[in-house]
Amino acid sequence: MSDIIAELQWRGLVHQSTDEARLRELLNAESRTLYCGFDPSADSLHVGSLIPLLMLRRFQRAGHRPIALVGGATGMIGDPSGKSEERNLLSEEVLRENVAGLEQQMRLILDFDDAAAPAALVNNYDWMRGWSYLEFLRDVGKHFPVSVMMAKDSVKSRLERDDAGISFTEFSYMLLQAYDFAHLHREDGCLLQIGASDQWGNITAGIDLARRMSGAQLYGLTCPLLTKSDGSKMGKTESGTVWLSPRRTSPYAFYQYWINVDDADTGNCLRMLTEVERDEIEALDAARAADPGKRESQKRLAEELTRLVHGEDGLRAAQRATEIFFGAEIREFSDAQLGEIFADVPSCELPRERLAGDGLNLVDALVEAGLAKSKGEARRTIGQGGAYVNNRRTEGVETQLTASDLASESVMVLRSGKKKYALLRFVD
RNA sequence: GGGGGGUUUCCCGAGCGGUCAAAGGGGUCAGACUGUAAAUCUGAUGGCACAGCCUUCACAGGUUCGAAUCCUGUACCCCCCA
Repeated sequence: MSDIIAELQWRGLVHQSTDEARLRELLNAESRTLYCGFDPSADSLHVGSLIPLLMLRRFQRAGHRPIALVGGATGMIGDPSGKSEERNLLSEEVLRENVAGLEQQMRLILDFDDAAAPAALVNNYDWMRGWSYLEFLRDVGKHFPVSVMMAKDSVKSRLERDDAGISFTEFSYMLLQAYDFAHLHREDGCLLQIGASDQWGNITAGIDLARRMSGAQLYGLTCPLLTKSDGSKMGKTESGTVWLSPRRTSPYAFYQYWINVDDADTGNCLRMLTEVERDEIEALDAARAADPGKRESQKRLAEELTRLVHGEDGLRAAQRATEIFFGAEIREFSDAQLGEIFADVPSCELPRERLAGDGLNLVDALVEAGLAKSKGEARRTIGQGGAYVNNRRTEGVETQLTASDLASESVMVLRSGKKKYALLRFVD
């Protein structure tokens, strides 16, 4: 067994741990089972869930058996940790769809067919739905001193706020998650729960419960929340969360997100989010210090993560789109290719007749495409050299666009400024 | 209840009865530079059929050849006194 704890430590992935020395011994002695819970409040995971999910993968690679738990039951209640407000409850149906979405993504990261230590996916709804309220109170609730529950940060911070408070439902959340751990220990011999640092309270609650119910000694390990050097959360852009699902965040946008990571954050990201070896990461650190402009680290980071989440094809598509977005003239593409590359770009449809005769005036085209709010603005943009047709700078307010300006069968690519694109589709 | 001050273009804010589409700053947008960065520099920034025309300065009226600027009323905001 390789020393997984040492590996996690140098990567900066250990935030808190219960009895680390003992845990290390146990993990190094033989293959163990561990789990991490994921919240099904959306049908896709986002960048923030990537660290814990990759942690499971790291454990699996070190020979341990990971269980990914989706909180079908706990998702119905809402985890108060890290939330400042009471959560809106999700319907069972939405929850079911979300769980299915998460499952798909977990299959990308974890190996469910490994011969020695296959990953498993469980849904706590499966064992939670059978409980009656009375039974649960008697068998589980009995082990929770309210004074301890009140002392948890997640609860305390909510009670201290004048404008929030906490419902009994969310207050009870901890019992459910604690029970998960006890349950997985009994059924699967699960020994360790991992999670982000905001899960510490829930994890220790589980450890306490298992000890009280069966005298078992379980372990917990948390990783830091991924934040940028300025303290803000990783994985957010102006346009919103960076998701793993290609339907929500295209491979191109995903790739670009990592390409644009700040120099100061790149080292951490490489350590915490990739499986690049220590030597290479340190070489990249040195290269970055010497010539930050080359951005080798960012490229490596984007490549690793895009390949992991979107596969080899997704990576290639993202890289090709990148070339186009920042590079050469667009000529002789097919509608399908352009559609793929410009998946995130707004488009609008115009009748094909607009290209006939004198054609379509560039000023009007920019307005139609939404790249200018008024014709005046369009003229200004053109006059200042900020208008591009198929990535070729086009000057002259009088320019008329005709069928010969199409980049593919029916699409014309307009651009204003450095990277604001819009497509015009000419339909019959 | 009494007295005073305010309401300007995306935001802050200057505006003499004509030369005001309205200073200045911020933001935004383009350009140069650059690392698809930061900083910096340059230009632009109500609309249009663009040497012209149209619509803006809380709202409605009025005075005037002419009003963002003066008067009256209305609404909202702020301050002081009770």
